[in-house]
Amino acid sequence: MNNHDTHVGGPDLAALAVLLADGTRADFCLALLDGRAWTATELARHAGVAASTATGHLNLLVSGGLLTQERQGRHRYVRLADPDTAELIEKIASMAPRRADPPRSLPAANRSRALARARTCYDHLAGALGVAITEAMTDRGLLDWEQGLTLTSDGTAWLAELGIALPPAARRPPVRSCLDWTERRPHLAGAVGAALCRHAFDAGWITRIGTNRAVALTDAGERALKDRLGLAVQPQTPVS
Amino acid sequence: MNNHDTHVGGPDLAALAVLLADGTRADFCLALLDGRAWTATELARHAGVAASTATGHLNLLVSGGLLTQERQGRHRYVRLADPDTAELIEKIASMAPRRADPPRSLPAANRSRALARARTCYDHLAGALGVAITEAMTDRGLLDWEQGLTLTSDGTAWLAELGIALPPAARRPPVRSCLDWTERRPHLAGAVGAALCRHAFDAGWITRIGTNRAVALTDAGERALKDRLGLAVQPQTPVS
DNA sequence: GGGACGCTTCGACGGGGGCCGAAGGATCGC
DNA sequence: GCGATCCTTCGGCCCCCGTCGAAGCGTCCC
Repeated sequence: MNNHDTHVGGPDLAALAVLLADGTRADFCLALLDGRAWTATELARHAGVAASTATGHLNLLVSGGLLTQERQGRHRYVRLADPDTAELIEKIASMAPRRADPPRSLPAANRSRALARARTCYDHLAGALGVAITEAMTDRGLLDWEQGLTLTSDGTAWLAELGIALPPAARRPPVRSCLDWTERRPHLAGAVGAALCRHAFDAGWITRIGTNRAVALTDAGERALKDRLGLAVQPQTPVS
Repeated sequence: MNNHDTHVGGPDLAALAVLLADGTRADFCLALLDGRAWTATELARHAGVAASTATGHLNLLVSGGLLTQERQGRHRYVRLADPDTAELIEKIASMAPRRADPPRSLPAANRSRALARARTCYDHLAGALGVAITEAMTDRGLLDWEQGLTLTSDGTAWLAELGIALPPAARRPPVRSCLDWTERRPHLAGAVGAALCRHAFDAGWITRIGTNRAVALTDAGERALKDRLGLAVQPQTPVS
């Protein structure tokens, strides 16, 4: 065993890291980054392990505080515990090495391309679309990167036009930058990023593709982005 | 083994987390958060493991990109690879559960109290002193927490008075908040936090206690904080 | 009620990884 | 040169942990 000669009450780094140090549990967390609740079976199939194995992992993650669960009948729904946890996973993911995975199957490759185009990252938009929106907002002076990332007064007004009120100052920063792992450029996260993403769903700008994190830009979304941000992007037909 | 059904080239979360998922390696990283280079033997003694064990861990951490090393004669110096890595470790540490360690020895407890008063956290100031400075800067309008943490124009001027120039906008944010694990309140990090800490050492406001992360406020430092920030704190005699 | 489904518990298996001490190479100081 | 110091390699030990399938329990639906 280990002889931990650390300060009294110091943070137990390893206890938290162990939870993410297993490939299957990491897969779970990455999947849950879409911000939705998954059932145990869905996660098991996603990661390619037996249901009993998934149960064990979920017990660890829940008791470790990374996940919260909700029982509904015979289903066990789990989701990331809070935005802080999502940020933690995003941060680690952004610094982790890339997986050298052989392309598996055609549908997997397709889904992967869809993911690269547009997806949710916990509760905000990512992928090429997320990055494009973030850069368009920057070009229009809605975001300021001079000194960390901040929302300008123009940005606040722009959000208000959309009917998005700036959430009251909470522990969570209103705007935050999140490094995109396909684009390698930052996209908008934080409370505003989440609100914007929610609005995009509500207003029908984007729709989910299948049950995963990938989303498709609708015609309405394409028009809205052109009108609101002068952003020209191709809508995607939400097949596959 | 594991059947990872993830997207091609996705982040290998587990590969990074594994590095921090061992108590000894976590101890190393926490110790290296003081921003200085440690020798392999120092770290081994700090964590209470054999030198050969430390060698193995350091090999993993270095090849994993978390640490960089430098050989000088028979010494192997290691330090955290970059500020990004330090932020990663800070982030995990801030969310990790506290260690329920029985207080070991009197000197350890003393050092622990000294650590709680004032210490370095990677390259900036932490502990009660770090938090007090951060809050005094906020009170004086040098920092703004309204919308994330930002440096005000008054803050820029105040730094200039000290001879600290705002570093050019780089990937690293100028100001960042870092949750203090003893105070449970945020202190100033980021490039400005680092510059301020460096200035505090250079100007003789603070000195190291022993070889660890703890620092002591000098008489000169006490006067400077009173003059510059109207902050009343007790200097500490750097014994122990 | 009966069957399908989702989840959990249990036992068994296998492998990986952390630990140490001994021995040896490299470097420094005298 | 000679001992002391720092580090590394190697072998051996042992425990932990991830995996599965079988069996069982609860829930849902027909």
